[in-house]
Amino acid sequence: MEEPKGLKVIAERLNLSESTVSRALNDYRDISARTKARVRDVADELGYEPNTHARRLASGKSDTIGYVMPKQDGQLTETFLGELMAGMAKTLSRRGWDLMVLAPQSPEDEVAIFKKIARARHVSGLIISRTYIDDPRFRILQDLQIPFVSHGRSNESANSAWLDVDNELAFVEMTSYLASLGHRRIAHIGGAPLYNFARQRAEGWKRGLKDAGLKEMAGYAEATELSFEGGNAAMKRLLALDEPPTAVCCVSDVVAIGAMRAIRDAGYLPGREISLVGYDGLEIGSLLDPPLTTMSQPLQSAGSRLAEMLITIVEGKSMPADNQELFRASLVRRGTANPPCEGVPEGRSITGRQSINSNIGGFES
Amino acid sequence: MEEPKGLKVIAERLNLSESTVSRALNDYRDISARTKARVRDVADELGYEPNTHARRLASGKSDTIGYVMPKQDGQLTETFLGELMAGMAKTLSRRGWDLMVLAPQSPEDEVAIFKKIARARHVSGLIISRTYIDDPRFRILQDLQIPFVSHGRSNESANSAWLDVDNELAFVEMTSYLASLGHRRIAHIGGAPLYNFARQRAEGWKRGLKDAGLKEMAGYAEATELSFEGGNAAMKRLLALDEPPTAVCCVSDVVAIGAMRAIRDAGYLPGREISLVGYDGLEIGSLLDPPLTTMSQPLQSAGSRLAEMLITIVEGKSMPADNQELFRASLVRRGTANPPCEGVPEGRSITGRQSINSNIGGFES
DNA sequence: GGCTGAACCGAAAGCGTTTTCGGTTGACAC
DNA sequence: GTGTCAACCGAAAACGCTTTCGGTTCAGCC
Repeated sequence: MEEPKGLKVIAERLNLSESTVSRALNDYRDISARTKARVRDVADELGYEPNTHARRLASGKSDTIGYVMPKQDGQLTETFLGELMAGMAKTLSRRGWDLMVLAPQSPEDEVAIFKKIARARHVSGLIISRTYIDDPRFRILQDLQIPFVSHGRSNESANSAWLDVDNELAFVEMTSYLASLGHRRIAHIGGAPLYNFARQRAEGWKRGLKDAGLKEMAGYAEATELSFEGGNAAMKRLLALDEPPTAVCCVSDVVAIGAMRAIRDAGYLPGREISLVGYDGLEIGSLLDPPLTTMSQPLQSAGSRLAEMLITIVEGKSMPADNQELFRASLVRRGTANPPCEGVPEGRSITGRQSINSNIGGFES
Repeated sequence: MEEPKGLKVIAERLNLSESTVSRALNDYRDISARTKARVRDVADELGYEPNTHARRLASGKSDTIGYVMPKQDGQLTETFLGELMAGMAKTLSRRGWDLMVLAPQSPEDEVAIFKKIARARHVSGLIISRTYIDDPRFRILQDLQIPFVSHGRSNESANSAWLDVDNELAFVEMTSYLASLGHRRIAHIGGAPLYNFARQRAEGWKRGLKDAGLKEMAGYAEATELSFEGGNAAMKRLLALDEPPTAVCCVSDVVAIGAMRAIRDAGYLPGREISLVGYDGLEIGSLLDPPLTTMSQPLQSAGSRLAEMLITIVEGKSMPADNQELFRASLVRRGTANPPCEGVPEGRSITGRQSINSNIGGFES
């Protein structure tokens, strides 16, 4: 069954030249409609599929874009990846493009990969994520002339293409929402200011306070690492203040979950004595007790849009700077944000009370 | 700066032929060591990188494998993907191979993708996951002569390559562990028997019971969908039995978390009146209260190994049937599995008692 | 001095497309 | 009848590499 494939067979079958067949299949307009139809029929019948490599070599296009995976921080942010990549892959394949995954081991490795791509050109564009405030990758990619879109902005992204969530707005809304519930002492547990999104979210919180006519109280701006322990520790510090907050805006769901624990351990109930709101919209948040109120961002559509933007740029149909889009996060009301209750804690009087819910733990924490 | 790249320049520079340069770079043995060194020097100096498409066209190899994403069930099982794919991408790139992501929209779409690959051959092997007990993809891929490795076994996988976790053993261990803690009434919340892993886990549980000299009590074998609600509902049914279990083996962490909720809602504390163990080793489980005891499986190394297996198969260095590996899951002791307490619930007498921890919920559940 | 065989290297034929550049028709107008 | 212009299609040159097949050289040997 070694059936020779290729344009040749179908050309011979129709007494046409290979070039005509090729142009017919690619819908050139100097081929008559009748010929096109005949060609297509035979092609279908034979189950013809063009050789990708030959096509790409001849055309000089690769029809492939790469997604640079964020360095594994050992976080569970990977929830992210599945949806995002599915979004990309779907819209890409709809246009006959391929998605390639790049998993650099280190920043140096990442640059090496970029350089290789710049020369081999087997990938015609990149999508990067997890952007820093000062992110060297932007300049590197521009210097190497590799088309790219970033998922997230940066100080360096003024002239490049990006898609981001309006982090600041999200946190303005989050803060306003808490204020509208009656909270007046609203704190923030943020992330390392290295990340651009962390800065944006912190600024959103500040603006939200201002909009609500509230002032930022001393010690209310926490910054911590994006982990359960980080949120836990930060919340402990907040609880130890003379005037602890009655509501907290958390930079991520994971941090919020850590904070919930600290609240519990201090003898309060999240959403009762102290409200809090997370960010990310993780499914898991809804399984908590009480379920975590959060802001969720669209991921599938973001992936899809990122892919679309990159394609138009690669094809030269638009300039990078014309592809800058801000998505909007939306509030998911669940159980941890409520009006402040009467017995608002004042100072540290109650701290340390034993929580009924604490881990009865047999083995480890 | 339109520097013409390619073998040609470096050949001219050395007064060699292109073919010699090519063979030198590819380490053919009919090229003298001295020539090879000279060629490599110039190549480095020029920053030469071979054109991927030309190479692949000429050699007939694609050096690319595809990972077929599981259909999005809207679950948070995506935690999976990030690590698994990172593992694959890393070992692949170490060998100069590429990883392509395929995201079929439907089973039909999946088959269409397979067929296209079979003809275009731009992907020389596939990794599939989420295998069913009777999974048609095995036969289809074999018929199409596409090399592949499955992450998970199936009834059809006897002659194909796979890598799986020993689900049965994991559940034997899980059950034995609970028995060793003193539990005698151990139930199982399983998944739809459509999935191969669900069946294996259920059988592991049964074998574990037998090993411990325990019998399977009526109504103790629950099957449900792999979701929070599924686990919740199943646990409710178990609690409504005349003799509810004192311990439960759950098919997944998500299901276990749902079950925890049901336990709480019934007025008990997970890990006290009723122990339970999940499966997957999700990070998030450690953030719960109490933290979820679970079985975790290695993912990065699985991805890496899957890639290695597929490469040897594609290169014809080994037969599919010789590539079958069983990984082992390991118990992660956290807080939800403890010896049965004295006040073991008997019957439904206490059901419905209001939990102190229940959602104080303002808005939605 | 001729023969043998390594050891090296070059010429050239692909690999399966795309794409440019002409060339051949036939219709239509002048 | 000549010229013009579309409308179609074929020839052939890329694209940049791999790989087969010889061909040359030179040491070593009889």
